[in-house]
Amino acid sequence: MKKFLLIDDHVVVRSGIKLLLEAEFTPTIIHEAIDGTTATVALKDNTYDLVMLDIQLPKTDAIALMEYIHKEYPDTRVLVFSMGSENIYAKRFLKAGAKGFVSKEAPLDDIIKAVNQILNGKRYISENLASFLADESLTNATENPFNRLSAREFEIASLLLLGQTISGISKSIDIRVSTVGTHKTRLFDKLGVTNLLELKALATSYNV
Amino acid sequence: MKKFLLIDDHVVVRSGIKLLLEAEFTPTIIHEAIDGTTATVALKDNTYDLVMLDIQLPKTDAIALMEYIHKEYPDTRVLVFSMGSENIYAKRFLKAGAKGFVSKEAPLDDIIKAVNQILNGKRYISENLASFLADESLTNATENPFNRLSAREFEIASLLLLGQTISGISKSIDIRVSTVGTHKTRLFDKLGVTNLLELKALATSYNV
DNA sequence: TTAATACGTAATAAAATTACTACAATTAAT
DNA sequence: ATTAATTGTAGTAATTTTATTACGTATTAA
Repeated sequence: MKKFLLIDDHVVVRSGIKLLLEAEFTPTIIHEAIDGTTATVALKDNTYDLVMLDIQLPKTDAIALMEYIHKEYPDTRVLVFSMGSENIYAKRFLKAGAKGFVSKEAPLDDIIKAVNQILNGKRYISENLASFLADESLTNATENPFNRLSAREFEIASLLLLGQTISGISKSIDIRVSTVGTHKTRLFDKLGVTNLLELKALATSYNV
Repeated sequence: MKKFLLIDDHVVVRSGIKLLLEAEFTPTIIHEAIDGTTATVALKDNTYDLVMLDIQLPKTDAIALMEYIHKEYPDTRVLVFSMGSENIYAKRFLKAGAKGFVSKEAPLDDIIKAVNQILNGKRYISENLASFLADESLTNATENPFNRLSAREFEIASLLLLGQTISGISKSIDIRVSTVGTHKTRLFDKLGVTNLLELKALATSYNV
């Protein structure tokens, strides 16, 4: 019999996942936790086949929790799920030991597939995310992705985060607009972001 | 027998709500819709005791949908539910005819309570929200600047905050790019922001 | 020590955004 | 009731941004 732990603060989401798992794995045991504290208590007293972890939890650093689970219970597999398509976080969760990453927006079949694949000892990464991660080798990725930026790229990134425009940056550091554009494209690529708000979110999450 | 319509694009959320309603109202009929289009089709062919509407839907202006439901089916009660504690949205939905507003983060009992109260012809507003709305109406000094935006402007602002581009918005809500540009200029003016990051910061500070 | 990347730079062309201007339909105010 | 302001819409021109391609230098890996 499979045993699951759902870590999510939304009761309706938990119910939904629960229903889904029950339909697929009856009989089954499903425990629920709403934050890091309740999750650690549950983990202490039980051994789970799969932990499903939401990336946004109240009063909890979900990545730290992921790292904790991976360190303390190396055999416990974790499937991370997110509300948005925030693939900027995915990498860090996978590095922290998650076995898969799936969006709650994904079709039902994908979620089932993810769960099954992970229970069978495999990994699960959505196609979207896979293509994003394709070129970067997960293992030797630098801790903070901003460290991968060159000096010039980092400078441009900082100015963008200050609200400066491309043309403004071009003037203020006296390089061509097209050059600023090139740096911007490259740094967006390296960081895996597609717009300014994502850059901002990523920077914030790394305290850059 | 009660008949419900769930409008939400997340399969797990729908399942969760469904489970919840079934437990409370067996026997019951529960229909599901994932966006405005599917919702309007369902509404045309059925009469529901309660519609549960998510505020964030793909390819759909949820407030406009709320207005549409209220106008076309005045007897159909709508309970709006949101992922976050997006107070600013609540007011607009209530104005558009919603009978209640509840967060998905709310305890199970609150959701049940909201559904029951609305089915009995009452309104439901969470305590949190009630107190928020209360002091907002009392003090016009601390007025939330987002309230100054028109419906269209607010919609554009929300989409921009979701990372959408001007041209993307133009396509998704089918108005000219120049029109989106005009709305953007005006809403930036009203809010006193000069770029997207400032808009984001302002929105964050007001929990929009 | 070559070969392969990465970096900083930029021109050019294509695409997207912004700044005006405008106008009819509402809505609010006096 | 009349005037004034707001709102939703858009065309056009100017400006800005992005995509593509390129190239010499620097750095790194084989």
